[in-house]
Amino acid sequence: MPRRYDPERRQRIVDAAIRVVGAKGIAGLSHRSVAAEADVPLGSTTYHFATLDELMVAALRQAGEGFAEAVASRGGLTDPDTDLAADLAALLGEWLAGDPTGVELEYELYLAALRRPALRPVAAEWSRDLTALLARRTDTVTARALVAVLYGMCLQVLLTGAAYEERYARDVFARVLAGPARAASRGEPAGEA
Amino acid sequence: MPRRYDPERRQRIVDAAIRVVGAKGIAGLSHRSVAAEADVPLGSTTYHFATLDELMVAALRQAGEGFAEAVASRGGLTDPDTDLAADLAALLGEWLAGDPTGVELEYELYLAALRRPALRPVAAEWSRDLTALLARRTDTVTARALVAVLYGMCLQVLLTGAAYEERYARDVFARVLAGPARAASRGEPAGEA
Amino acid sequence: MPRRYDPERRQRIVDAAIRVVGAKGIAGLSHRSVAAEADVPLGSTTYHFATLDELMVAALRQAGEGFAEAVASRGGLTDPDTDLAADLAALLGEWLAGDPTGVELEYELYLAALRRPALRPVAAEWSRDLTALLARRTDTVTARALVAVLYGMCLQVLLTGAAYEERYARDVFARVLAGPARAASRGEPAGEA
Amino acid sequence: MPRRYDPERRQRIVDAAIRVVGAKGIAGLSHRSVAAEADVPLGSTTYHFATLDELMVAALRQAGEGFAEAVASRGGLTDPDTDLAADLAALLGEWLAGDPTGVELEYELYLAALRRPALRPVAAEWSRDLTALLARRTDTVTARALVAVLYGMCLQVLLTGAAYEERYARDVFARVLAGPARAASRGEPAGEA
DNA sequence: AATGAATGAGCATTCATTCAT
DNA sequence: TATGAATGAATGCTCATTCAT
Repeated sequence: MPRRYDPERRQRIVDAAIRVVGAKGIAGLSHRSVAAEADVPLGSTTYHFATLDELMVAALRQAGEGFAEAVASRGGLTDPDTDLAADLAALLGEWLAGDPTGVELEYELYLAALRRPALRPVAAEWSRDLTALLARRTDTVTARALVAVLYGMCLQVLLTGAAYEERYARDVFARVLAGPARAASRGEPAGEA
Repeated sequence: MPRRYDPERRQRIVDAAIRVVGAKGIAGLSHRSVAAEADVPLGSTTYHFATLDELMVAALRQAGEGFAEAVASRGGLTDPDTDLAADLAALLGEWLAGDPTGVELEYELYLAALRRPALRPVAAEWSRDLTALLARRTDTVTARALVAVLYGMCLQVLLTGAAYEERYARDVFARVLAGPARAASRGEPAGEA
Repeated sequence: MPRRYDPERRQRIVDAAIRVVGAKGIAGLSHRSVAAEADVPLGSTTYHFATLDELMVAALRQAGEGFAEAVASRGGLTDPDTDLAADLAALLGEWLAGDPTGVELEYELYLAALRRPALRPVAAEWSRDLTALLARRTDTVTARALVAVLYGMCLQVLLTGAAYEERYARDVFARVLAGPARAASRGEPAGEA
Repeated sequence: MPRRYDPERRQRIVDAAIRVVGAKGIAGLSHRSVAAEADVPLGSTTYHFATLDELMVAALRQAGEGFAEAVASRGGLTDPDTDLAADLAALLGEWLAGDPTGVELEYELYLAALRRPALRPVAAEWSRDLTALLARRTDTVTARALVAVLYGMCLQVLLTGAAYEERYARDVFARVLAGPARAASRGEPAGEA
């Protein structure tokens, strides 16, 4: 077996890892499965990423950059003259409508941080960046709330299999953006469904 | 080795499974680890739960019942004269302040449904029950939004390690309950946290 | 591949482990090498001995029993009317003259206890038993010294490759048995070589 | 990565190897572990020591020199007017009282020669030098016996965890130095320790 | 001369599952 | 009905060694 000169190998391993998580979930991520997917020898994966944690961190970081680009490319999020609630709802819709394995993949990697300390900093950074971006259109507290809503609705769609309704999402984002109602927190129904 | 008469064995296996997930995460759940934790023979776990999926369904169901009880025991949620936003914020605070492995455990089991079809019905049911409960105080759409916010904020706390701020949470719940502002969705800051 | 019913399997694995250590040294002992030598599936070795330490303890214990039998079968050691020094020298000579891999094997297992805590109790017991046996012919202190000399001379032969000289060994044992010379510890040569 | 000019590198690698053996045992010695401990590139260790055997020989030689110095620095061993038995007992006591990992390390390296032919000449030389030194105070046979006793008692202490008793050791050395008792080899107890 | 990259072999261990009892 | 024994597959990881630079 010839020793291949392959300067991109590290990157290709990360790409393969992401494809593996997309196809089989994090539980299916192993040095072996990645090596097979990337068509490199097993030893090559352990050489570039001594532990699976290292590989997962690289994969999560890369997946995060993908999402960040999607967000950045929606000019509306930073343009003060657009409807932020609508923009967020559209963004989420686009993301959820995209390659479903891609969505599950990124979300699964993100959620994996819950029990894998090595991933926490990357996941936290991801959340922080998005919050900071939204904070340019509103205040920090509201931005944080918007992110929470975004994640929560995403979870609902992915877990219950319910269809994503953009109008509903826009409405919820708008409520959060509207700020606290002065006298309406006793639970009265609050508008159109 | 005497055959033990142990009518509670099935239940004890489920309890052990929950402890194992709490201690080592779902990735650490195996017939063996559960058998050791429950102090029953290995064969006993495979006898009562032929596959790990079956065992995880039982564990998730049981964990969900625990949460449902916590919810139900907060009378406020169904009493039309209380401040629902405050009640929800308090509930979340109480849950997050409890045994941290318990919280992570339940959330991890819940999120596992993302990639394990067998768990989806249980997780969906969990979400549906909570929504239905809240719908008794507001409309269905708002209830669903409240649940999304609840999950999203929970995620933020667990993943970023940020401290839970009950006042902030109550404010966000209140905004969602208040309904859409007539003219405020252009992103203007919306008040204190 | 038929599941074999093999009630002696555990014993055969230990036997194989001893042969492996004899042939390749402790460094060559692995679940795999033992499984191959014993002609059992790999999983069978890990089933009966969950860790290599467990297997090594069993092997050391068995090797020790072999040596103990050799010692016990030399009636002279317990018969008060024989020449103990000569008996010990003969025993050592016999042992060293035997299957050389057997000698190295037992010694190597014994010495492995130096760095493997799990083996220490077994090795200590081995030494204690031999000391106790010899103490029946002399006092405890002398018995302990005899054992030290035995081990030390054994080491010399094995490590330097020097031939074993029974006469020399008997002489040294005799000196230890003779007890402290009243005035002879200034280093004067002490008799025939 | 700059090519470092590091004329002491070879020496530093040997030092690191000794530290590794001290910390993790011979089983933990690898090109990688040594490279990490010495803070040099992996390739550097294989460059200076093509095989692990070469590295172990260098380490054993160096460890032996350390012991030889300790011996030489005890003037008493060569001064014909001192109590040789007491000197040996004190030397052994000092050595055993020193850094325990150092003692285990040197002994482990020494014993490794049992199964590694490459180490045998170095170990044999070590033993020969000590014997030659002691032979200046007594005859060759007695010197060899003293060395055997020294090694044997050392082994007893290290393996059984028994405390070292200098008085006992001195007594045994004295017996060996005293030479064969004329009529005392029938096993009668031979005095207090 | 020196070294980063690479790789195939091997390791201890854990595992879900099967099957004879 | 339970369960101890058994087993083949897989895992993360370490390694000595080689080789292109």
